[in-house]
Amino acid sequence: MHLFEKIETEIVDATHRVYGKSVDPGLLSVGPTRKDFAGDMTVVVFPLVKLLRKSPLEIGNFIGEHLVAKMDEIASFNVVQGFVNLTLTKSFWHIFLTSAHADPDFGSLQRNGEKVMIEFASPNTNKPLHLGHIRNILLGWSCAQILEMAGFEVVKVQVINDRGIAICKSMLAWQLYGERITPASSGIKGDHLVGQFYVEFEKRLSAEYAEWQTSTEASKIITEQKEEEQSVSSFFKAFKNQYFNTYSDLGAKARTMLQKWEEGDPEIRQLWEMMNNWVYAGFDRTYDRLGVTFDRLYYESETWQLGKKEIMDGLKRNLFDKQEDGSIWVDLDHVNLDKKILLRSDGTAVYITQDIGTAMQRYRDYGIDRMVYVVADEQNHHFKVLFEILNLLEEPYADGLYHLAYGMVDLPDGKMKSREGTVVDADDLIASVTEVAESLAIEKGDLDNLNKGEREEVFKRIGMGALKFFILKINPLKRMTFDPQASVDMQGQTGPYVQNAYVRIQSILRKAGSFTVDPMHTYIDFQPTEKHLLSLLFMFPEVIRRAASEYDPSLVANYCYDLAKSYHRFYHDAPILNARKEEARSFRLTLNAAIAQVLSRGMKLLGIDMPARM
RNA sequence: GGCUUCGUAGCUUAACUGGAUAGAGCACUUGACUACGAAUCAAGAGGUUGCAGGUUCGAAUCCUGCCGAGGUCACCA
Repeated sequence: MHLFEKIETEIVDATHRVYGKSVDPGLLSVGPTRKDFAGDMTVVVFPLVKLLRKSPLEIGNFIGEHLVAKMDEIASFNVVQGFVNLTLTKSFWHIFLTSAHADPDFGSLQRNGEKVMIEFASPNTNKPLHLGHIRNILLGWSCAQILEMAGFEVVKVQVINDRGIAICKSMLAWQLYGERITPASSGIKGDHLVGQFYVEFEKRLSAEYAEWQTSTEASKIITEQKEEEQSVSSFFKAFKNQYFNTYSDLGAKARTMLQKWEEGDPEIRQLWEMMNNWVYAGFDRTYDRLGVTFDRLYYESETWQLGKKEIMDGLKRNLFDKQEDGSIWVDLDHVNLDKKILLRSDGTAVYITQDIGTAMQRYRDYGIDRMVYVVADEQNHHFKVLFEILNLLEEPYADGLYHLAYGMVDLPDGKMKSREGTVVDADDLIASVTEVAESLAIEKGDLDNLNKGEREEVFKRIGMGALKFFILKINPLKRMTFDPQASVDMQGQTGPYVQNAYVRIQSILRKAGSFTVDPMHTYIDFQPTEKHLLSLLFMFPEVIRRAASEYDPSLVANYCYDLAKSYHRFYHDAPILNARKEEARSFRLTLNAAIAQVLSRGMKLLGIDMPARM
């Protein structure tokens, strides 16, 4: 931040000139002053104590005196226990507020010429989106907006896992039990319909497995393979995968289908395309409700061959090893990672094969400097390996790879498990938050002047505001507990609380009509709440910078909350429209407008739209 | 078991990356709508930052060891 840097260089200069010591600017810490102390900016002097061999008080006075003399922006200072609190001049704040108010891009950082691609969502096409995807999508979307505002050129993409055994399970179940049902004939949203067949498959498979467990073949395997201390039921639980691959009739059919798919069997391909298109139509509706779009979609079915080819090239360059059975491996021992398989012995692709291909394809398409993957932290290991492989292949963007790992979402009563039916469906969740918003808005809202369509837009903004804020206010790294009750809360630290501050301002600005900014320059009697608001506004660009460098929307969410909270208090304490003096009214209205703008832009970064009334 | 992430008020969480008296929200108790919107504000109560050491002017944050909870170590995705 400009002012902070200026303060730092002044201190470095002064200590060099007076004491002949050179100070590493990184050592200095400059930041906003804590609420309960007098001042606007604070410098911590402790880091200089050892270097200069003076008492904290002496150094504090030295810095304070020097800065007051050298910098027009600084009016006075005080020293408390090794902290120099600087008070900025009124005119500094007037100039700042005037420019922030006039600049519609306030908070945006300079274009930096870097191009960053961000991947999020990455669903499988065999079932509808759920709460986990929602966190992923909101994080990805928000980071994209933040990076854009921080000066990057951003490309939003997703990779769709549209092939593989999972979608074959749904396809097979539809073929066997579906009776040619379609989204059109049933009125069921496409992704949900396909999901139903995935569940149907798992159900039938479980039944088949249960029956097989009573067969003579099964009892033979039990006697051969079961450990003595192991119970029969836990043995069968662990054996299920192997059963699917070796003994299951349904499993055999699904695998045959996958094989046919890879061979390009026209009938299977047609079925695959039809069902995937149902899913895409369903996903699109969900994305639309969430308010997200993508610049480009990548499909696994289109990049896995490229991955295979690149691996074969790497093999020629002796970067990888081929085993006797034909499988190809990479050895990452030198960076403390294991050996990792890249191609199966039969030459078919594994998951990482496709990721390698996708990465290369993307670079060919966009020539990106950075690539961010928004993927749950259960895949930390996978991405370490992937990045190391791309590094080994000397890809030009290898240094710019970043895995934005977010913690998985738990429910109050534990993990989400699709098998136990405890997943929270994305569409259901969206519908329910909107409903709650609607009933609350009807009860306490002020919507008489709006028509039906406008009202519905308001309900949607409030409901989604609550949901998005609830999810994004938490640090992405952290595992989060999603309490459905709390997520539709609209009081306290919530999206609607922030929206409400904005709505109050809009109401005031409507009533104020046009006003002039000029008289505010003679207003010098800042109230503490006003000063605090100015200081918060001043920090906005810094929040953007930090949020971008840490890929952390929660910083923006918490900032918006702090600003809204501070505003609500100010609103309560000070008359705005009816301020006694003209200069106070002018100042406060300008402050209001600037706050509304920052709140709106900040929330927009979270994908949250502001209602004008609520 | 190896590697790894995380333990902050009853619950959900913040702490400017080592800085001032650990800050909010929910829930609980109490007050404030004839001033611009009460989805608001104010006040109260709630903490040995998992435990024990260490590093230093200063530790929720860094190092070590325990305790507890996740994740991961597939020719799955």
